[in-house]
Order: sequence, then structure tokens, then C-alpha cells
Amino acid sequence: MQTALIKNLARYAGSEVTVQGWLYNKRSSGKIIFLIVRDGSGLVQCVLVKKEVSEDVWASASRLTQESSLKITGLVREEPRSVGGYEIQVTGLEVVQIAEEYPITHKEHGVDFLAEHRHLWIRTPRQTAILRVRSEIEHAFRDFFYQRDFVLADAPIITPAACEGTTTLFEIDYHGDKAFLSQSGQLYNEATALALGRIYCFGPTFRAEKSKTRRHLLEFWMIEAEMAYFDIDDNMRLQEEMVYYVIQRVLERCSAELKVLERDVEKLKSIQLPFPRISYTEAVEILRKAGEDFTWGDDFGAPHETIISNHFNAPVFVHRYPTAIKAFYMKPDPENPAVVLGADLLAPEGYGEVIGGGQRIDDLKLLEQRIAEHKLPPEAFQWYLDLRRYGSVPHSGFGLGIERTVAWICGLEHIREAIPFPRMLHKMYP
RNA sequence: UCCUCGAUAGCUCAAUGGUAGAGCACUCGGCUGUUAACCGAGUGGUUGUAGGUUCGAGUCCUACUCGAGGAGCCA
Repeated sequence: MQTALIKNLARYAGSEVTVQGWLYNKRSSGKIIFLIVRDGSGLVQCVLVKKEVSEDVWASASRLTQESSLKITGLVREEPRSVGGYEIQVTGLEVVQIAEEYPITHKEHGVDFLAEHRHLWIRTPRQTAILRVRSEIEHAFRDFFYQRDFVLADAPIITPAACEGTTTLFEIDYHGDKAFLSQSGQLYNEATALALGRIYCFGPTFRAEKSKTRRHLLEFWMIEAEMAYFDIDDNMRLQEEMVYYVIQRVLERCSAELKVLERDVEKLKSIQLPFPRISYTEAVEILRKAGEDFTWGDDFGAPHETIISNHFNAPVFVHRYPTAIKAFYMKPDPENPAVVLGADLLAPEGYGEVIGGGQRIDDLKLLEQRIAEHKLPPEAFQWYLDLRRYGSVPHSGFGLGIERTVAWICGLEHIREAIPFPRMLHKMYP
């Protein structure tokens, strides 16, 4: 007997297979029972007709409750009346465990209840579809970098000092010393990029900000790349090719999941290279034409980003932000030192900033000056300054938030569904 | 931290200041092709907490707790 995944059942039409899974739903009518079984890869309807199965099998099927675990054996056949187009004519049924009364029903639930039961909520078709798309997205990023000779060089999670200010860091006790959970691997990436050329890291990052919106998590996963000898234009070109590659991969391999999510895939299919590029100053013009009272030099809020991105049906780069609102390591534009060679990528459909990146300062004196201006402790940055003392080169990098990317590609209302166990303000159970 | 809204059965929600109810889930019964199956019956309540007004409070008032949406910050 062969064991099969539900998503591959079409390959087994006409033969007998065993599916190992859980009972998603049951419908019965006296002489016939329909079991809807899930195995993580999909749903399949299994049919038992009373006079065609043994009494044991019939009795076992009758006592199954929602989410009971089971191994079910039968003949796979094409059946247009069944979801997925195939169903299993049951010949054998092994009950692994009869589940207790299951809290999540097939009716509607509120978000608070679902969040409290996240460990069970992730069993539902919609959530499994999202998590499979997330997995595909993560694989696609890794494949993209691998194909381009990037080295995966993961950054530390426990760090001795803030890289961009201390108010947003989670503090931990490091055997008597103060330490912090990383909010970015970037500074370490600059070191590994000067060692290996082109590198990326992929791991969790932590922000202690009291953000409470549909776009924020306290713990989120970030792909961060850093490239020696890349300028701002090389940087944007790499980013758009990467995002385009990931979208194509999801369209190619996750069409079933996107259908479950009712994602309008035309909006993803219409995205072409290259992505539009506008300067911060041009973005301010768009805001003013839209009737916003916006002062040059201020940072964009979420509503501003939406106005800007709605002008395009592809992700849009906004580059050359005012120096004053960006991080200390951003390289000033030689043609206009009031702005920096940084660029953010705004996703379409109001999903906001998914990438922040830019060219870094490669001059020792200027970097020392910036560290002083931002009132950062110079002793903590000596190793970082070493990178400008020993073989400094122009270099650039970026960070992409995985959950925002998943939310955008899946068309989610809220980022909390884009990660198995979201960490939100005052909320870390389960 | 600020603004807005909310909390009633396991879940989703009703209930002019006057006897707390429905659907789902669960239990029992019925039904040979169901698609969140359907039909009949049953089980299920300290109305978030603490005070107050009133003959009488789920409903009105005050405080608190918890949650949701948004803002700021960011990916």
C-alpha cells in the first residue's frame, strides 16, 4: 500500500492509497458518510457507503469527531462533485486518536478567539495556504541569492549595542552584561560583505516599539543583503530582480494556495521590470497634487505611502530621502548632500514599505562625524569603523520584511496571518 | 503613549429600564451523493471586574481590566 499526499492524488487515480491526516469535516445521511480529510497538503473527500464497507470501518467512521487523527485507505477516482476533483472510495480506516470537542468550528470566529487558538487556527485551509506561500517565498529568496553567487552569512541575534538608537530594543541579561536582541543585521553584514563580496542573512529581528497596526510585529523575519562595490543603482536593480523573481515563483508554484486566498493574481501578473523609480522630492510633489499639506523634509506616514504607491501598479522605489530623517550610515548624494543615496521599495495596493536600503558611507572621517552627530557611543563602533580603515569600498545593501512581503503577495488584511506565531504588542500566547 | 469602538452560552450574535434568546458546536433520533448538508429533540448563563442610580439594570452613570481598528515609529 502506498502512502500519498492529498495534493498529489491525481497521480494515483485508479489505484489504492493511504492518506494520513485529520478529519476536517463529516457529513452523513444514514447509509452514506462523507469524510473530509486534511493532511496539510490539501483536502480530500472520502466516501463510505454502508453496504460496501465492513461493519468495523463503518463504526469507526461514525464515531470520528472533528480533528480526529486517522489513516484512511481506499481507491482514488476522479469525481467532479468532490472538491479538488478527486475522492477516495474508502476500504480501510485506522483511527489514531478520537479528538476532544474541537474549539474552532466551521462557522465564523472573532480575531481574539482565533489568536488565542493560533496553534489550532493554523490548521484551517486559509492559514495553511498562507504558510505554504510563505515557505515558497523564503525558498525563492534563497534560490535567487544562491544563483547569483551570494554567500549566506547569518548575523548575530544577541548584540552588545544599539545600531540605530536604544528605545526600540529588547534588553536581555548577558551574564551580568546588558545585551540586546538584534533589530537589524546590517552592520555585521557590512563586515561579511567586505570578507565575502556579496552576502545575505535571513533571520528574526526584534523591535520593542509599541506599534499596534496591521503592518507591525515585535518579532519579524528579515532578508538583508549587502554587496561590496554596489552603488545605489546596482542596489535597486538587484532588489527589483529579486522581488520579480519571487513573485514569478509564487505565481508558478502556488496557484492553488492563491485561489484559496481569493487573491486577485492579475495584479501580481501585471508587474513588469523595471519598477518605477521616483525621488523623495518627486514623491512630495505627488502628495501635494493629491491635496496633502506636506513639508519637504518630513518623513512619510502610512497614508502618504499609500497615496504614492497608488500612482503605480507595480512596486515603486522612492530614493534620495532627506539626510536628517535617515540612519547615520547613509551615504550623502555627492550632487546634493541634503539627501542620501537610500531607497525604499513601496509595495502596491497600500501594503507600504517592504524594503529599506541604500548605499553606505565608505569614508572614515564622515562616518566618525555622523556617529558623533547622532550621539552614539564611539567605542561601540570601533570595529565598524575598522571597515573604513582597511580596504573601504563603495557598498550598498537592503533589508526586506518577510511578513509584509507575504501579506502583500497573499493579499492579507493583517500581517499577523503571515507568520505561524505572531508576536504583537502585549500578545505572545501561544 | 494618544484617538475611536467593543466585552451577553464553548463560538458568532440578539434582547424599549420589566420572565436572558437564536444559529453553530456537542448529545440523541431520522435521512443513499452530501458540499459551512439538512430535519426533529435535548444539554448549555454569576451578561468582563468593582461600585453607584432605580421598586427593578445585560441595558443608565463612574472607575478599572482585557480586546479590536487607527496614529506615531518602522520592514
